[in-house]
Amino acid sequence: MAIMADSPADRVEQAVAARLRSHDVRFTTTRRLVVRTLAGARGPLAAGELHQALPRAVPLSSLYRTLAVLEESLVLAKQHDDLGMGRYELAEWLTGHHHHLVCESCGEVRDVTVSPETEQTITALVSRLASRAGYRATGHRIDIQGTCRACRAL
Amino acid sequence: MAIMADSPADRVEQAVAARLRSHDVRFTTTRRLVVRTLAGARGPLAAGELHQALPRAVPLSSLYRTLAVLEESLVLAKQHDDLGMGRYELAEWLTGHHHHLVCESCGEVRDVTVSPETEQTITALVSRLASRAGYRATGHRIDIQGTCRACRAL
DNA sequence: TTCCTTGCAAACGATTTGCATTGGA
DNA sequence: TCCAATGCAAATCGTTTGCAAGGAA
Repeated sequence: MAIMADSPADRVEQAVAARLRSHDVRFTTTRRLVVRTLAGARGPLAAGELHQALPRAVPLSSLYRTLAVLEESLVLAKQHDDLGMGRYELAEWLTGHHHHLVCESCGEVRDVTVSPETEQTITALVSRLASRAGYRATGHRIDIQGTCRACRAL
Repeated sequence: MAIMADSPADRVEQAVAARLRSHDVRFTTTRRLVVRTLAGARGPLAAGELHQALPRAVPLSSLYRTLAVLEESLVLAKQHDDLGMGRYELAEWLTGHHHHLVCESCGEVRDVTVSPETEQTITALVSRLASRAGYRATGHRIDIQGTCRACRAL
């Protein structure tokens, strides 16, 4: 039997495993399931959504603890959506830099990537704006509000 | 005594008064104080900050109700910061379109405006990205993360 | 054994709401 | 007068934490 090529999800999982190992944090079953689920998602998930999406039941308190551990290990990044709910996604060193598309009708949040050239333009703009106000820019976040196709079809 | 020229804050207050009138919503003292305070702020304020900043004590529950009324009347816009706390600011039809600078050290959020030309470039980019994913863009939000001068001096 | 991780239940903090009271057009 | 606005206290909801039990090294 031939050796299988790594799927992107596999590569993510291996990278996470390495990172956790080097931080002396165990890669338990629940943690692995969370990483896998987020790797398969199209955008950041709220704790409740993740709770639904997991292949096996995990109490919310445990899930939150898992998320906290993975966030501290910089495996996950946490944001808050327009309703103030925490949303979790794989950190950008695992997925690449990207932005979010938010459907104002159903609340879905979806990843979008920008070409490196455009991203560079944005970064330059952002740095300029920041320094003009006495800030040193370290990053940026762009949320595009809109309506998804499904909601428009309703 | 000569008639005083309207200050920007006055103009905002008059515009708000007109809007509330046409929506049959009273412009009470507390509501006026909230609008004035937000008009004088450098960025969106959390309910707690607003509570501190108001010239006279207003119970938090009343403050939240005031904020809800003003938000429904589209006088205020509400966002959530990185910690998930609600932050309120005057709606963009009163202040103009702008973005936010967020100090990752002290949490301060400050308004920044972008030149119309740049803003137009951003809008075009955003529309393109959205439609590529089947979305129709209706707006965008840019948060610039960084460190403010005060925090850098520490 | 010795930590780390789990699950349940209780605690939390921001925000919201029920209800009786107050106040302005 | 009379409905809207207020203040207080209690309820909500997402999230966090204390503590005892279970698991892996």
